[in-house]
Amino acid sequence: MSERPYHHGNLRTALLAEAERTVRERGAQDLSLRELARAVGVSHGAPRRHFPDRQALLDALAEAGFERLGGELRAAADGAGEDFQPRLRAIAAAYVRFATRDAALLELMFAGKHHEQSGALHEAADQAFAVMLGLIEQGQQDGILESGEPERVGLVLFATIQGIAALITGGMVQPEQLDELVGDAIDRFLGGSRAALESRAAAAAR
Amino acid sequence: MSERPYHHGNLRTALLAEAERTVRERGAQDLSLRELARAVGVSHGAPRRHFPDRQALLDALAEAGFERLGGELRAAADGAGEDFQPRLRAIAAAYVRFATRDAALLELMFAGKHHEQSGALHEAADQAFAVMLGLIEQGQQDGILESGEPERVGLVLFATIQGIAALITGGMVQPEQLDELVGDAIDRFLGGSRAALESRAAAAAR
DNA sequence: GCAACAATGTAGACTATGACAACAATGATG
DNA sequence: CATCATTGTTGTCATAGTCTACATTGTTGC
Repeated sequence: MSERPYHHGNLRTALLAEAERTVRERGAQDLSLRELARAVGVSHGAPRRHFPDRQALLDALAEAGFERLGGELRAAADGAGEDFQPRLRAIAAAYVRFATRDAALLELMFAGKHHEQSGALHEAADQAFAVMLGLIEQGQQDGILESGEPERVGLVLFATIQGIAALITGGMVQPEQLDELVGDAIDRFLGGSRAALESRAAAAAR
Repeated sequence: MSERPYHHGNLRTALLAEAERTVRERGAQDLSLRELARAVGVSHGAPRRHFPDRQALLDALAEAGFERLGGELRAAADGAGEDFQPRLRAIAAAYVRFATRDAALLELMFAGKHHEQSGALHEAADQAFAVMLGLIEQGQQDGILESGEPERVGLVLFATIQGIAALITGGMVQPEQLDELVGDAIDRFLGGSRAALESRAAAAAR
């Protein structure tokens, strides 16, 4: 009967894995500590040793989510060569892919940043966004994006990507339109930058 | 002691009002039917007569939210004169204002569209978005936006606005940056449209 | 080795919630 | 005014989160 020893061995990891599964399939609201414990085969009080309360588990989930997101964004960037535009499109696609596949998790990640940062969570989030910021800086150095604080320039782009993901998970757009929409958004973003650059150049030449 | 008669009179309305308050202050997760009943002064079973289950209450809240959102968008549009750009900026500002003031409610409204539409909910949502679509059509007639299905042209704009709201409610941007960010986004949107129009015009002249 | 201690898991209790059913009071209708 | 539908009330049940007391196992210093 493959009796489990008294100590599970890596309960924390097992709980997080099972929790992530549940969140993906049924949302964060349906996540029950007791059900989780049953699924992993421990008593209902065991999770408490690793997560003081339900919120602590959710925070840990969010942190793991940021780490995974950061990894996927980095992988997308690395796999797209050196040029700015392909990198931009690859990263945007990777973000939207994550956001649509793990919509509930992303929601959790955003919600977690709302109340106090647990430090580690904030750290993980920054790591993930560092990829975006690096991309913006490259665009500026290449002269494709106007200069200024990368945060400010990048925020609009990020907001757009995030908004597209929200439209999909909200059911207002069919997933088939995803690529087209992201493409449109990026073209428009670059077009807007080009317009900004040209008007700036025109002013300088005057 | 101002004894309430056996029948409340307008329990449904009272419950919705109190629920909206709670959602705004503490989020939808903290919304408890029993607590709601206590706050309104009825027994814990009473709400069931008006909302079969918790989700039904949430759906009704979402529907009311769409109606209010639609009203605020229309009011913003009407108060901004006839020209396209001021109307665009006014509507965007109104949307972001709603989205930040009632973040939890908006989340509910989006989540509700995920599972089956309750008909009335869908109706209310369409009414709200009709304002956006009308705006896009005006922009196209004025030659400021490229032609095409209003939905497709407007979606990127809507996604951006929605994304900015998400950044704010997610705590990744300070509320003070809101106006600046929305302004940036609109300038960029219009710039992108101008670029699209010009390249189209150039192609036509060739 | 082993005794003390920390870490981890178990079992039971308590309170709150959502959902349901049986019953009571009121309002509407013929 | 008798009947029926509407709307509230009360009690019950299963489940959840949290807390406390206790049991088992791992670790560490002697």
